[in-house]
Amino acid sequence: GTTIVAEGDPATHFFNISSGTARMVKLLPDGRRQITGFASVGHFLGLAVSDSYSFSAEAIDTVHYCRFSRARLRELLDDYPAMEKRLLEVASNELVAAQEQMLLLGRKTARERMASFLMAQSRQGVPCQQSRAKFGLPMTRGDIADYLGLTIETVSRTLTKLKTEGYIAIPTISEIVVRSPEALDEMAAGEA
Amino acid sequence: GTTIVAEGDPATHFFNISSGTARMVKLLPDGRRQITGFASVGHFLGLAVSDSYSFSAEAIDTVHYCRFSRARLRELLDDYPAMEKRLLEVASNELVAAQEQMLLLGRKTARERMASFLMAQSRQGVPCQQSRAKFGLPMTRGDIADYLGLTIETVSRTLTKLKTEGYIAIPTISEIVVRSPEALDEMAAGEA
DNA sequence: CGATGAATTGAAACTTGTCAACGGCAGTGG
DNA sequence: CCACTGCCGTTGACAAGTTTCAATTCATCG
Repeated sequence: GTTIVAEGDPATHFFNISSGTARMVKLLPDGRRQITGFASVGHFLGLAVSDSYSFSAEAIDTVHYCRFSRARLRELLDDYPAMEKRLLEVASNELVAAQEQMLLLGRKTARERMASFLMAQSRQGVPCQQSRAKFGLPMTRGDIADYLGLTIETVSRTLTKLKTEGYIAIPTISEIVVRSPEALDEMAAGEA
Repeated sequence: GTTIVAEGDPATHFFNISSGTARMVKLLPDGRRQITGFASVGHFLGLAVSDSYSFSAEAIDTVHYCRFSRARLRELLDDYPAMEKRLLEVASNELVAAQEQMLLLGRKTARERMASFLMAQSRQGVPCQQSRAKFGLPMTRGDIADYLGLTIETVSRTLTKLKTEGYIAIPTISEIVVRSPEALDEMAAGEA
């Protein structure tokens, strides 16, 4: 739950997560919260070009990371041009993900958002296998809600509904078993 | 209204807008539409690393652009390392904008979304002056709605309300005059 | 085993969406 | 030159999905 970087702070450093998961958070003055993404192993944080961070990053479990100063990053980029290529690649991929998330937030129903989220999580960190049915959710319902632009209650109700309909099972509060990945994929795409 | 690139098409080219404005569009199978951004002079299109475009780009007025093949882009990047730096900068800025838009789509009310949009537009292309009160909207109400995650009707109603409350004036259908920029900025930030 | 925070569930309220009608403007063709 | 046609925008009434508020249950941890 500790803060790694805070929105508005001078952007002095640059991070690479080596273990655990962090949430990237943007806040409105009255406390409304939007989580723009979750960063786990390998993720880069603090790409912002401007003087200050445009979002906060907070640990949701035990997080280990590498920290570089911006000056050091500049050196690295000058010495290893491939690094720059890699960063551009990373940024482009994040941009694609961000656009996908805009579609979700702007146009999908609560049900479709949950299905999208669950299927994305189920594929998370499973590069070779098709997709393992069971997986853990490191974040709370509140985090999921703020990521999907919903309330805790709607997240809870939607999960319950998907469970009673047989699409998923919820063995423990932080574990999900996907029973019909195909159906959920269709649901996520807005075809059902 | 012509399509510059189509979502899903093989990403063979890379674009730089030289005049006019295009909308970047993502679609759901049933026709629901999300506009992830508007690209005008100087904007780069087609940064995607993957094989195919992740969104469509469509002209909303007369658009001129430069087109490079991906191979040519690679050559350019190899010959001019500064180009890579510049692209990374551009991508980072777009990422920040995308996160801001996620906050808007996930957590702001219709009124706050309209205020955010209007103030962003009013600052668009006015680098030196504080911010000119009057500006044109090149896009239709439908485009605004799909950009803000609302319906045409809600956009129309919200604009009318802001007008009757004296925050803005609407001399013609595609022109806006901001009467209280400070109030609208607060509204956009969610402080009112 | 009690305490605290998280998650679930229910009922009511509200913002926004849906459906429908109307008005305005532009381009077309008689 | 003017009616016709079609698209875009506005406005109204109603419906609906999601939020809000409140109460209860569950899990974790000292």
